[in-house]
Amino acid sequence: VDPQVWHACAGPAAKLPAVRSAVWYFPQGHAEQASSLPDFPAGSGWRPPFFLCRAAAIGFHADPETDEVFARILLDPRPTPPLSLSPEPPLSSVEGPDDGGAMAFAKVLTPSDANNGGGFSVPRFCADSIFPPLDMTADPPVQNVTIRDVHGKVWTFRHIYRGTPRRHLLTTGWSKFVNAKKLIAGDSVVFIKNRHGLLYAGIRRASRPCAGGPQDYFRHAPQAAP
Amino acid sequence: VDPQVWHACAGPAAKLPAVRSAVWYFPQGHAEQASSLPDFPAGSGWRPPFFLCRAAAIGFHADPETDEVFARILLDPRPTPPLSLSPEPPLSSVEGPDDGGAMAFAKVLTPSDANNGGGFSVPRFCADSIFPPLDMTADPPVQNVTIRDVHGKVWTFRHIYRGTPRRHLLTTGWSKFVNAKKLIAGDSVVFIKNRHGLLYAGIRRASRPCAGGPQDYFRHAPQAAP
DNA sequence: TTGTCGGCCGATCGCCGACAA
DNA sequence: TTGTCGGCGATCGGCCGACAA
Repeated sequence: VDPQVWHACAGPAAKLPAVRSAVWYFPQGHAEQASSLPDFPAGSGWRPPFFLCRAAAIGFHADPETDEVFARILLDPRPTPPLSLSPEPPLSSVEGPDDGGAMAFAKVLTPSDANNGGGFSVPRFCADSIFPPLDMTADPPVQNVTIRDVHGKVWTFRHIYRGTPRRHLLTTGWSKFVNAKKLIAGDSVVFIKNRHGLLYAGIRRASRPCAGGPQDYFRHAPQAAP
Repeated sequence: VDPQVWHACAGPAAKLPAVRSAVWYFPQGHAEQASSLPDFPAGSGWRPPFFLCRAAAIGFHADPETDEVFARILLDPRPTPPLSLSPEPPLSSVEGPDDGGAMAFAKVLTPSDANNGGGFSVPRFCADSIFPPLDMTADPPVQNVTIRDVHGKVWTFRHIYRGTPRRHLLTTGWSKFVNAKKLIAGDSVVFIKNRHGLLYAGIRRASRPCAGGPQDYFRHAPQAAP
């Protein structure tokens, strides 16, 4: 997956270590989230709860089923220095030095976007800054836009500017996309225009509450009045 | 899976050894068809190309995805006797000693059964000998029949006797069954009434030609004139 | 007896402007 | 600016008898 598209899908909260930077690896934390763990050489009984490593390489991937993006970080163990309490150097996040006119826009799907009538309300800023411009002399202004998902699969949508008052909509093609990606209200769609003007669409699933997770403790707690 | 239902689905060509009978096991033949092989104890280099075994137990199964039936035979190795050229004793096939009024009927799906309008033409013999009798005084005679698949899941079909000339049809419920089982023209459906009068439906997939299989050698061979 | 066809009716899909937040 | 609603036209699924193999 193209790193620029990957970052747009993952969102601004997802920070990755720079390649060749130093990171701490906590096997316990890894085990709590992952289903598989690397093989540790057997033998010595006690192992320290964390290792100093170097991020040797980062791979950008997307689940072929759900389109969810994830990164695979190859770790290179380093000798652990004597422990000091000095603060860790901050991890610099990877940012492309030059966007070259690339743009991304994310929208949380409303019930109308996800369920009803098969249409998608395009926020004006998204239509203006990402989609190709419409011929506003036509009535109504309409075009087909060609968008790739993270796997490179091409989807085409009918983009129309209509209604009173006027608004941008995606109509034909949208419901097929929603069904294929199993999107529901609350999920997000990310539209990306890369530096060559190519359009991409990524998705960001709403965090489905997970039974037993910490949020369960607060589900029934009183809320502050608005 | 009930052995009687299993045999009706597998068809008369599928013969199984009787439990506790002697069988020859050919690992090479097994390897050519199966993706996994039993673990042989490592060590000795040469092994004979076949073993004498005893069929210790037979399990009747059905693929939860495709409904295709298969048998799992537990083999018990026996000491191989000195090879003689006397013919093997014929393997007796397992047949229930008493059908107790059980019946089975298989039909190859026509294009109309599989594709069009969601209906299934029930051959008269099948309707007469397997389905519950219709009230022929009604106009048209109609009933709902309740049928289980090999996993025990219940399906209901509308069974009607109508048209000119009159014929038996399954209408409502049939297309859902076709879609769920991914049936296409050429596949077979087996209707089974067991000794208690319960109805079952099994499926037998048409043999899809398999690339590289022996039939490829004959695909383009000249055919005899009819 | 039963496979296929065209007709037809009802359900659903999906595009639309109206309207209000 | 944009979320939701009801209307409505097109499409599709599916039940039907006619007819022929």
